[in-house]
Amino acid sequence: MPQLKFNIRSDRNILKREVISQSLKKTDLFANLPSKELDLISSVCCLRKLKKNEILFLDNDYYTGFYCVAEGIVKIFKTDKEGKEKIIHIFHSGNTFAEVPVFENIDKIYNGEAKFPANATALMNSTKVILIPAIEFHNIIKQNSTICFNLLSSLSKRLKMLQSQLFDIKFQDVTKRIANFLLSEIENKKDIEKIYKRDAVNEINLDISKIDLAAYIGATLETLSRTFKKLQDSGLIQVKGRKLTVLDYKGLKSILN
Amino acid sequence: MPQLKFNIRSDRNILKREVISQSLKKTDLFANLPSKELDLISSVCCLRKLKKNEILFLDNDYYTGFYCVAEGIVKIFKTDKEGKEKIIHIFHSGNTFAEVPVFENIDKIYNGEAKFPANATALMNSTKVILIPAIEFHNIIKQNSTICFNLLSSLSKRLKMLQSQLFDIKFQDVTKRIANFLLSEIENKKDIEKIYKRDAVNEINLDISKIDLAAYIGATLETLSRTFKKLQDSGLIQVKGRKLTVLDYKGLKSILN
DNA sequence: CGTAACCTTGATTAAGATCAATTCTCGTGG
DNA sequence: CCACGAGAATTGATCTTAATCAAGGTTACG
Repeated sequence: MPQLKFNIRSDRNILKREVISQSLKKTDLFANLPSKELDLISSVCCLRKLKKNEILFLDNDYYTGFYCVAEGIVKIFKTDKEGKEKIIHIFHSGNTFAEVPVFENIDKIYNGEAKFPANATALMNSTKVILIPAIEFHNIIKQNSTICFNLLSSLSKRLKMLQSQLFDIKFQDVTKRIANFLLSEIENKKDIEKIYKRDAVNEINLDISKIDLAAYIGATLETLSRTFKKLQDSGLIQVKGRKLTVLDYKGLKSILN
Repeated sequence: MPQLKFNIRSDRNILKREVISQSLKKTDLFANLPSKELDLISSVCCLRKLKKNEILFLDNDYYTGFYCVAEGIVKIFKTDKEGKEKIIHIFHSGNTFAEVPVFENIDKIYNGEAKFPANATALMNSTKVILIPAIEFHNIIKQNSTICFNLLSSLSKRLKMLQSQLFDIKFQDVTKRIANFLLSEIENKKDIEKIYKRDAVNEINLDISKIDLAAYIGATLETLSRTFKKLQDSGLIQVKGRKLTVLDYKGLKSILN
């Protein structure tokens, strides 16, 4: 009964595509995109499931397109000549990453010369990512100014974020960077109103290890640990494993300047 | 003779607009833009001349639009609570800056709520900048996908640059950052083929003070000075005032790893 | 030719990295 | 359900890099 088999596959594809378009809708890039365009894009995407520490792509792999995290966490990193890992970024569900090459050198992509600039692995089991193939995507946005505009706005936000990160790392010490991290996590929570998740607004549940957090903040694990202790001793926060509680929001804010 | 006077003004405007469109053409953003669109944009721009250290805008000034450096150098910086200057970026002729707000929060601009995020002053006498007013610009690009695409590619390049800067400052020491700076200056020169300017390809003529260079690299003046000395002593470069000569390109490159 | 800005060099200090030794935690298999 | 082993985290001691402080020297320009 090949007919039946075909139907099952087809259903599965429809389901998959539904997952894809639902996930894409949650990104900056594709939010408020008419569903017609969203479907069009979803139709060319692939979903991939990753185990913890599974490699998504490696530095110098041929670039095929960019990704969206549908579920879980993805870490972008390089390794230096001693094999030490340098974390560049950590992406959560709803983030897109590796978009830059699409706009930067589309010719190279057409010629199959573009490479990924870093490594990517999953930080959690059953991390799901969506591949948005560069060339197909490019063809779609060529004719669609809404997407272009969204892209511009999304890239601008990323640009702004990077600029402030650069400023922080250049001019703020580790304590300030950590305070900043904590405060913006809390702010984020207020925004997204994760309150339904039953954890208080002043609580942060780290979904990454402290090693990764340290690398993300631009410090070593030891320094992070010591700084947490210092902040805890002065009554500003409480650290219990991966649960961080901000006890004194204003006090924490005041150390930023 | 009001008629004559009017003609003079008009001629001056045409001249001005010519300067503007010539300058815009040299930017990433507006390169390879059909002259029709270029003229359209030029028609809404203003040219402004600045003396050395003259302020272009200040942190928290109302945002009106973004700028293009037509001539000279512009410094973007913040000041901390002790009044110390933190240089964020230095822009040369052909660079555009402060574009982010245009795409990021156009509504705020319409409502007159957007602010500049930092200060900007000229670093040279007779620095010329072109203001591209946000709202007019926005109206023009809404209908023009070529410009959108250029913008995307230009922002992507900026994004990539920032990412690599962030990586450098996080993971490379001052010596490596300086080596990197020297090497990419040389590379730039090779690209733009400034050879007609009669200075050898391995020479870099700093157009900014070493204080500003230090800040740009993310170090202090003293450290910069010492590092230059170290590199000079090991025969890799020669420093004579603001003239830097790379004596051993490969050797310099090898210290990057 | 004198003054201010620019740059260099030296001495000291501080932040954070590195190295090293434990302790804690949690998942897995017996 | 316990034990054990690995990875995660803490804590301490030491070292390195680059900032800070301080004092001269150089250059450029009115």
